[in-house]
Amino acid sequence: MTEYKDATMLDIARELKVSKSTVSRALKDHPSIGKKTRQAIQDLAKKYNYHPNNIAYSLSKKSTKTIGVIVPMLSHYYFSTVISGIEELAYKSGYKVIICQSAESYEREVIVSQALLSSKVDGLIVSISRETVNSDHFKVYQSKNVPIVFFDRVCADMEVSSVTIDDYQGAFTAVEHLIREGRRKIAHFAGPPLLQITQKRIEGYKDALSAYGIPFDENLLIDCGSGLEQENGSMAAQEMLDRGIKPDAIFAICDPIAIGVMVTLKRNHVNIPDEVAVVGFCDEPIARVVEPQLSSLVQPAFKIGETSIELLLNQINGQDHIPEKRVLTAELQIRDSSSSTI
Amino acid sequence: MTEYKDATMLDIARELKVSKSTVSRALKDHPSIGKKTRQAIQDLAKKYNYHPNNIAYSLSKKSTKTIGVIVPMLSHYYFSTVISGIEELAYKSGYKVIICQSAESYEREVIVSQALLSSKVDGLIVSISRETVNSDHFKVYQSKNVPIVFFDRVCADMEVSSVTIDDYQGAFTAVEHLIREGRRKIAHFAGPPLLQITQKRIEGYKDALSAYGIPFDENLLIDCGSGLEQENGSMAAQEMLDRGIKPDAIFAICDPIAIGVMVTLKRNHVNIPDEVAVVGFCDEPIARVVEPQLSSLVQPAFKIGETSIELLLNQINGQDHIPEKRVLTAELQIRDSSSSTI
DNA sequence: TTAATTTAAACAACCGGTTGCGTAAACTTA
DNA sequence: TAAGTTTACGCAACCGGTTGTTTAAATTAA
Repeated sequence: MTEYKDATMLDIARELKVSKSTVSRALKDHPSIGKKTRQAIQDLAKKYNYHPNNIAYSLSKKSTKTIGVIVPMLSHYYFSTVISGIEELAYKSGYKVIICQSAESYEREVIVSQALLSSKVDGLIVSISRETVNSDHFKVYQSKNVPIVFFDRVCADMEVSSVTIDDYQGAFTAVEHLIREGRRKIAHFAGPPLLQITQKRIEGYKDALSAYGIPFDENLLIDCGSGLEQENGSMAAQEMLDRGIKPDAIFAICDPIAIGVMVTLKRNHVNIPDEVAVVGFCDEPIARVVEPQLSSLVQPAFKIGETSIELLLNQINGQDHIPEKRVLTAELQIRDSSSSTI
Repeated sequence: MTEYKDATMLDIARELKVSKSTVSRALKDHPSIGKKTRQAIQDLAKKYNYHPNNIAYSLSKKSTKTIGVIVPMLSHYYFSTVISGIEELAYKSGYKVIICQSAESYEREVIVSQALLSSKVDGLIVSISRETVNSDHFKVYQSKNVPIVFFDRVCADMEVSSVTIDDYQGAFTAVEHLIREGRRKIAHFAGPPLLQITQKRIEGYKDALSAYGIPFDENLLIDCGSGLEQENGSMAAQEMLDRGIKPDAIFAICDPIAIGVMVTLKRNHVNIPDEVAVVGFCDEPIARVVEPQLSSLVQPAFKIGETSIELLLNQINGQDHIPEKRVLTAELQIRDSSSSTI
């Protein structure tokens, strides 16, 4: 309990009057080491509570057995679930995971991606911040041959592997569902314009409308500003009502926005779903807690994490040389907020 | 874009026909390097897009400038907020943060704590899993003089720094509030028995009752099993109702449990707060989303994170030699679930 | 019994930085 | 101009592992 210094291979070697390399090999059961020598070394290692120094290992092997993950926000259920998926498979494969937040800031994203690069991660999994337009900080990884996998939010101008869900299809499904429920005046609360998901979901929204012969109305495409939080939804909804716009259904880019919308609607005594049906995206836990319970598109977050690390490991192990793009589908979970009782 | 190998100091040294040590010093503006030499070296470093190898740095300096964090679950708003607090101050001080989940598993906790030790973190911040009773895996840190700070959930048998909130006081406050609202038959939905917070909150609950002359009723102390999730609360509440027990107020160990309770009550047509008032603990975002909005004790999560890293850095920098225990207070946020309209 | 082969372990370079110490050249000072 | 200081940089060891190559001893074959 009071050994202030870690035992090293050299310590063991000296005590047993063998060489450092012999210790190294003995500890990994290398066949060229004699049985008694090996045993003696392993015994002493136990006794000294020897633990290999990962730093030294990494330096000599030029591999840290570590993969970096950058997400915008840890405090979103979606992202933390993706991370759980990543960790699961990473640990099984002997990899550690370093998790960083960009806090939705481009500047911070650049800093952490450089830090991870300096820390010599063997690979990187990223969902970019909503501010990010420039991808130079990720291109450095490519130039150094460190594989990257993007999930959910990708850099459009890079040729890399990615795991996304089919935003277009998800949005289309949601809107189609609303139409089939008899809604005609369907508004879409959209996200930050820079994000691909914003655009894809808008497309799905528009196409679903036109597929059912409903003309697109500019006024029903609501911009929620740069945030994806509840307040953004609340404010945008209030603004909409103030402008005298009253749809009979709302498809929101994400659950927090949807909930903000619901709060505002209820505050204005608009009945959900009778007067206005609401559908969100992501199926966060709160979706089952609000009243009425929120219909939402289930993103297979854990699966997205697993798939991301799978693609990454394939690249690290040199199996994939060309980027692979996996697209998973989001399934609609219908709850009370959109199943009309009319 | 196609340099497959990182430029090293040696590369720069060779090209400029100087020594490696000169490059090392020049890059950090060491005064003993001439102005022109320094400039030439720095210019070439830019040109080659040189980035120092952190691994090598760590090996020679015997410090990774990295601190490890182990939390039970990333997907809890509370924990991810604590982490944000930790990161904030850590980055400012030039430290990186490695985040790991124990997934509430003792076994996993041991594994990750050993991995972090092998990775030579300069310090560790932990909130233990609810299964953890043995703390040998943390004692190894002490034997190697790697400082540890516990937050929220601590190992009772270790002499280390910790940051906790005053669970006793929080529970007392909550129950006192309920009593002042005119409630007398107050139930407590308790957490996993092994956790200190479970015990402290039970104490606060009991003492508040007796402070107001209300006898403690064994039947009103409800065990929610080993989980802290919504379902645990739901099931325990249903069981309670089935046993014919009907309190007029419920203080739950945490918000998810409280919400589970609310769901069950509503399903059984019990009005909240008229028939039963409910108070939770943690003030997670969902507290403002359920209906009625849930009263809860606000844990200053971000502040807890900041305080934890502050204590840790003090120890790393050798300012603190004796463990320091900081106790923050939780403030009661009163909402509709407990403000009686009777 | 000696040469050929196998076995067990040592040697030493390497990974990419940091740093104490030594030293030649340039500059002061006497 | 010789001696004393600075200035600017090189040398080499070190951090703690990994690994290709040698070498000495033990074993086998001839």
